[in-house]
Amino acid sequence: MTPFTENVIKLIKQIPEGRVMTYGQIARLAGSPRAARQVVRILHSMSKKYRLPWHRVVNAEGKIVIKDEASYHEQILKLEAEGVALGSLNEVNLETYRWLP
DNA sequence: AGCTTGACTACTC
DNA sequence: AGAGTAGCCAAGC
Repeated sequence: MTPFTENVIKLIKQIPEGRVMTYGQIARLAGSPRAARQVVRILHSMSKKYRLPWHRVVNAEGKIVIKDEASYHEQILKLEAEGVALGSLNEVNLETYRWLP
């Protein structure tokens, strides 16, 4: 476990309902601006143990780039359930929903 | 101990 | 504008 990992987990747990963050943003705040991919990996693997709101994390465009379709749709449903309006292409308006700590 | 792998990003064709 | 590519760094094997 690295400090970076802990920071990532902390940040993600702090995301309130109805808001989202980008992978890059989390990586930057966690101390490694270029570690977006690790954020993803950590988020995904740790969500099982720590129950992290992984669905509130999207890519830099506000879209969901996830590979697994099941999880992809699950994320969309959860976001909508929290009041996040998705575009016709299932994209989030970051100007509106991006959460700044 | 070393190599592969990404729920990404930014830059270039 | 859309597609290809290289860089990134920790986790998993």
